[in-house]
Order: sequence, then C-alpha cells, then structure tokens
Amino acid sequence: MRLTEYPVQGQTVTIHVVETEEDLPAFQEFIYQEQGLLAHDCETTGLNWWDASAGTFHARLWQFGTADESYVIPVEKGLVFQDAARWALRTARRLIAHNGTYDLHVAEECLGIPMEELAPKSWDTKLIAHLVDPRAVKEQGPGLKLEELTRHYICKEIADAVKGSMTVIAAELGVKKADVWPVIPLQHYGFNLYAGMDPILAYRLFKILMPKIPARSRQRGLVPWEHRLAHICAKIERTGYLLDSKYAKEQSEALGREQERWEAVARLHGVENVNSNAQVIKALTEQGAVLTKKTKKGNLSVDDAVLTSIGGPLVEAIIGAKRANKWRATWFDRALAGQDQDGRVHAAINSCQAKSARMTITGAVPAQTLPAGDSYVRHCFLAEPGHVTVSSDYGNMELRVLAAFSGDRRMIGAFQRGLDLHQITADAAGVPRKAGKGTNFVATFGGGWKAIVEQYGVPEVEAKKAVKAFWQTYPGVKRFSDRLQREARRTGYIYTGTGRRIPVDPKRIWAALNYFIQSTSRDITARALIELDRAGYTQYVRVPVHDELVFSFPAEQAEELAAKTARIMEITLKGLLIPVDSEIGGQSWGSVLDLEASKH
DNA sequence: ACGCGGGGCACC
DNA sequence: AAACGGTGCCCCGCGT
Repeated sequence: MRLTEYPVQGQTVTIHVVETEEDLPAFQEFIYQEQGLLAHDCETTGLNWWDASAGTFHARLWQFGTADESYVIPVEKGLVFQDAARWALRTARRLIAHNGTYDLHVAEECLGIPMEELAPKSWDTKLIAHLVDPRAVKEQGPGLKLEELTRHYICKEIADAVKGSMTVIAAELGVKKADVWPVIPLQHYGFNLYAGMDPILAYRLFKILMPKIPARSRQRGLVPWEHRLAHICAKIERTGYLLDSKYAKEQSEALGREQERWEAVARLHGVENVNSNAQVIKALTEQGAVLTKKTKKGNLSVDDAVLTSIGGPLVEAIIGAKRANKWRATWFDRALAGQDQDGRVHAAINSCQAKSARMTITGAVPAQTLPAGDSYVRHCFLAEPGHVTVSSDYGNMELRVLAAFSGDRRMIGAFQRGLDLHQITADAAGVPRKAGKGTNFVATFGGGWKAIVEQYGVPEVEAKKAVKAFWQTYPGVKRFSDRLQREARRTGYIYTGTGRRIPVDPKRIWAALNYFIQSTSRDITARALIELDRAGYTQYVRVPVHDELVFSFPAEQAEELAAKTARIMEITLKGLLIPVDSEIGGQSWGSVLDLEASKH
C-alpha cells in the first residue's frame, strides 16, 4: 500500500494506493466503515465502454472515497482486485459519482454488475450541481464538469492541479493527451494521485451541493426524478441504435468523391483550402466581389447567404466542397467510427445538460442535429430486423406550454378549438400567415421584428405590425412574461413549471420567458420517458429529440404500441392537452421522413 | 502539440 | 419600446 497525503481546504486527505492482495483487507475495512455513503470513480483505457466485450476497452483503476480518504484499486491487475471493487460497489448502501452514468456503464461491462442494481442507490453530483446552478463557465456559472465544480465550490489550486496533471503525465510519457489513458503505467504516482482525488472531490461536492438545492426543487421531487431519468437514458444508451453501415460507407465515399471534385474546381480559381475564410475572402475580392456583411466580431462574413448572393463557379465549388466535407465527417464517418461489434452505435445522452436542463445527445448519433429536411442521413439508423421505426412528437409543445402557463384565454381557446394559431396572429396584424408563424416562434425566444425579418424573410413593415399585434392579441402572455421578468429582476432567478430554478442574466432579462417555456417543455418529454419506463417501454426507445421520441417497434404490433405509447406521452396541463402524433415508418428512421414527404 | 475562440452550420 | 432562446461539431488560425 502506498499512502499519499494531499492538502484540501486546509485539511489533509489521504490516498491509499492498493498494490498487492495484502493491501485489500485494509480497503475492505474502509468499505465496511463507510458503506453508508461512498463516492467512487473509475479510470479506463478510453471512453468507448461498448467495446469492452471486443477486448479493446477495459477498466484500469477503481477508486472509492469519502471527504478525506480514498482507496485506489488496480482492477486491471486481475480478478482479485476486480472482485474487491465489485464487492465494494455492491456493499455500499449509497454511491456518489460525478457523471455516474459513465461509471454505471463501465461497472456493467467490465465488472458484470447490471446498472439496474447500482442505479437506484446512486447519486450524481453533475445532476445535483445542475439543480443548484445550471450555468456553464462561459456565462459566469460554475460549470458542470468535476474540475469546474471543484474550482467553483472547493478551491482553484486543486482544480488546476487535477486539470494539469494528465497534461504533465502525457508530456512526460511523450504521448498526446488523448492517448495517455491506455498507456500510462498502472502504478504511476501522478496517475494514482489524480485518480484518488476524484472520489474525494465528488464526495465533498455532494456535501456542499445538497444543501444548496433550491427548496422548491427539492419539494417538487426533482432530485430523485432527475436520477431516475438519467438511469433511463443510460439504458437507452446501452441499447444503442442499429447502423446501416453499408449505406453509411457508400454515402461517405460518395461525399468524399464529391468533395474532391469541388475542391479541384476551387483550386482552379485560386482557393487551396475552401475551409479557410481568409482565402475565400481574398479570392472573391480579387474577382471583384464587394463584401459588406460583418460577423458578430466585426470581420467580413462569407456565410452561405453572402456566397449565394455572389454566385458563380468558385462560390458553387466552395459551398459544394464545404458541405460534402462537413456532412461526410459529421454524420457518416462519425457514425461509422462509433460502431460496436454488433454494428450498433451508442449516443451519449446527457440527460440534464443545457441551462434549461434540455438534454444534449452527442457522439455517434447526434440525434438533435441530424438534417431534418431530408431523409438522407437518417436512413443510416435502423429499427431492429422485423421492427419498424415510429416517431412520436408533441404538437406545438412550446406554444401550448406558453398558453397553459400564461393562462391567456385567446391562445388557450385557439388550441382547444383546433384553430390555426399562426393564422390568428397573422389576421390580428393583417399580415400573411408566414409572418404570423414567425412572430409566434420569435416571440417565445424574446426576439423582435428584426429576428422575424432575418429568420423568416418577412418584410420589415409586416414584421413590425405582427410583433405589435402579438402582444396585444395575447395579453395573458404579456402579463406572464412581465411577471417572470419582475421575478428575475428581483431575485435573479425564475422557477419553471416543475419547480426548477434558472438564473437569468439581468442584461438579457427578456430571456426569462424562453427559459420557462424551454425548460418546462423539456420536463414534459422527460416525464414521458419516465412514464414509458414505468410501463416497460424503454427497450423500444432509440433516441429522444426535444419534443420527439423515436422508437423501434415489432412491425406487427407497431400500430398498437405507437398508440399506447402516444397516450402515455400525452399530458394535460392546466386543462390544455399537449397532443402527440405518431408516424409509423419502415425499417430506417429516414423512411418516416419519406412517408411524411409523400403525404404532401 | 494542444487549447481555445471565432465562423459557420446542423437542429428544436 | 425593444430585446434571438437553447445546443454540438468541424474547421481555421493563433497563442502558449
């Protein structure tokens, strides 16, 4: 056993590094003592937990700790150490981890503990931190990463040391930082120190953050609710999504050829690198184009709108090459790179991530950013053999949430009678429906007439009229927005419909309404996932996409299951239904879009 | 070599 | 009175 002492907040913490079997009794004694509440963490060879069965991923260290003591177990060394870690995880009555979803996957894949066993007794400091303050570091918030939270709530020096330690080790070993995890010697001093600190920090954060959870959030039950949701998302991650790798490869190659063709054309016109805006600006200026549009930082802009307005063969080549490259790399190559042994891909579903608590879905299935207009990319993702894809989405979710919580009679009445809200707004202003629709959406963002002009291509006169009409037509919405802004000005926060507290920047006070709408809407989808899980449907869920759930259902029961799950998803808020519409497609996700397109 | 900000673009 | 809300990722260019 190797002992290292380290100063934290004026106290000394002790890290015990287990080296041999003889060290294990002391570890077991520690677990017996502290089994009521234990923090844990693991270090692995990479991040692709789904590759464990392929032998290209494994756990190296497993760490357990309290506020001032931790044990580092070298599980890579052999079964006896794995047994010890497994026993400790099973013995603990409550577990704390930071971003514990990951550790649950690793415990399942590498130690054989079903996540269903650990999840009910697990607490995640990332979720708790989000309930306390969801802001990212770049908006002056604490952030959500362990290192960021350590910096904000514990101390800067330790955060810097932890962040810097792996960089130092990588330099020392002469490898890139990203490649250090599988090659660093198991007994490396700095590695064990870094690893041993993590559960200590997580434990301390747990103690610091729990009392800071807003009373209303706690009373409304958000703490267990978010944990339950995170576990459901972990199960969806585990299931993964079947990839049509043949199709993905074909499309990737076709896009690669297209990219090369366009790049050759661009070179003929003097642009070596189409992704270099500096080169593009230089070449276009030399051609005589006059660039006027500026970026946010005041540089010359060469975005799609600018390029399209100039036109010509060079512009065509630049747009074509950039698009082909981005689509190939972002959608097809990313999916192909993430395949497991069974040809499935596993998204990372960050169940509570954005300021509004919206999920983000990253990795091999970036579900929230897949092109929605055509089915080209979504054809990659397949329901199981013999299954079909079903997409169920909420209709007008955000506007209905606004109507329900604002209590605006006219907006509620329009939805209840099945009227066209966009037309109502348009008629009130005497403008085309397009301007009315744009206004309805932009108003919920806190936007003004300029946004409607830019986003919807509506003439300035119409946009101005429509915005004015919106606030006059829906006075309840105005009162609701004003009330939220007053609350935000007075306290710095708003509370959502589910009791979640969201900070509002006083310099952007108009955002209060959108935070309420966006976050409350997110919680409606989250509630659907929880209710579907209770009813046993999680196995069929492939991805959540804000106001939509994508399912893989056995073909012969698809209609029945689609109907049953849609009824579970639906909810009535203050008397107003948030309806769900299900589309039953073929095997691929893309086929649902094709079906919708053919209807129109 | 790496991190990061900026630009651009994919989405709800 | 008006106010564009929330993301992730690819790429470049620059600073360390």
